[in-house]
Amino acid sequence: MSMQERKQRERAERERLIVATARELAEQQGWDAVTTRRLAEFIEYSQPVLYSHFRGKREIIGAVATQGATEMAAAVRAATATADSPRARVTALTRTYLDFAARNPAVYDALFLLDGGLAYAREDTPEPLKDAFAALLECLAEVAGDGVHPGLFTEVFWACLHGIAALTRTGRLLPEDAESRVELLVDRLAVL
Amino acid sequence: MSMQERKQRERAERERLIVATARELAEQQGWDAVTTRRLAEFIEYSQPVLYSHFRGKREIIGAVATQGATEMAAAVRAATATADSPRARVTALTRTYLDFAARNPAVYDALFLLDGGLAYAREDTPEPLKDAFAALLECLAEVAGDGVHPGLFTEVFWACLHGIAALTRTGRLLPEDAESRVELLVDRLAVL
DNA sequence: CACTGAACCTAGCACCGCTAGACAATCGAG
DNA sequence: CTCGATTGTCTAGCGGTGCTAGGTTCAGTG
Repeated sequence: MSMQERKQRERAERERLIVATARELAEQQGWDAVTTRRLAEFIEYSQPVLYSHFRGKREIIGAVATQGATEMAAAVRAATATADSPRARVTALTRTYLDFAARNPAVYDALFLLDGGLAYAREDTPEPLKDAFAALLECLAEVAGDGVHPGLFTEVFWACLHGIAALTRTGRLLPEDAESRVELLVDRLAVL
Repeated sequence: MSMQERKQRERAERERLIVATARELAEQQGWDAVTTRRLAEFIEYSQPVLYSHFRGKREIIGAVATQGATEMAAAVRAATATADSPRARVTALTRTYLDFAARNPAVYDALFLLDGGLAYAREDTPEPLKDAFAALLECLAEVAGDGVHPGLFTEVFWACLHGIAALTRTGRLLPEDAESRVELLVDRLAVL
């Protein structure tokens, strides 16, 4: 049954195309510009085809988000692996996180600002999201300090990173002092 | 010219009504439910009347945001005024901020998540927003630590608070460990 | 060849933010 | 007091949104 296999392959390929197109469009013109009509036009299919792959726009955002989570986890692990002191690792993690948010604003929005219909901090949380949190935890556990639960510390550190990323992204913090903020955050939060 | 004065009064009153209604509706059913049609129906005028007060929906969100900023500044000042040690003041500030975000989610969204068309961190930033930041700064300056610019420290502290508030609000952090996070944040960030 | 089921599209629903243009009420000038 | 101008408000409608019902086309099977 090679025929059916080919069809399945093509279907999977088209699904990747949808997600990639949505991401690219969002990155270039913002999520507001990602409408089902435009998306359909870009992939050269009619609108309802999208709904044979995803329940709705929300799920498309969710797909971009999970893809982004995988990339972010990889980026964080790569950055922390090459650093050779706890302090260097935490600094690398911080810079990498904020850099990822700045370079992929649409993906970051899909992950942490928009509603992609994903469950967070639960058992049924998608694996890539859990893994992204795990990547942070692996690095941050060693600087949590005595008697502080590593998970709690990671949550707080992550929240701080997110706050800086989110406020910077929406123009509420100026990008100029970014480096000073990183230093201050690492100095104070991490127990070295 | 009492006639014109009365008209102006009524007009101002209607504007307050619009903002209050938008806020209430957003608080009860979320900002998505705040449509110009519904808003118009609630205030018992036709849709275009809204546009004689505000340029568009964005400006209405902005009006709710500035109102919220004023309230938040007052809440923070009230909470920090009654505390009698730097540590108690910072803890009170933190709790008050997160409490405000939790109790007024729609207002918090208008302030820090949605686009209300307001300028932030600039000269032409509306006074209430500047004042809210000032309220934070007044309390946080004394715990910034030597050689750390109070403004920078306040920005970072605020970003951390926002991160926690935002992630909690969107279900990405569980509300259970809220108190532990407050303790950890104050312990680490503030120099006491 | 006739039939079935899947794939896909056209057309349309109800809603959105926003605005043009009609209409009534009020005002100031002659 | 009358009459044009101004003001305030409305109805109706534009172009867009996410999403879906229902029809058409076409490949695979008995």
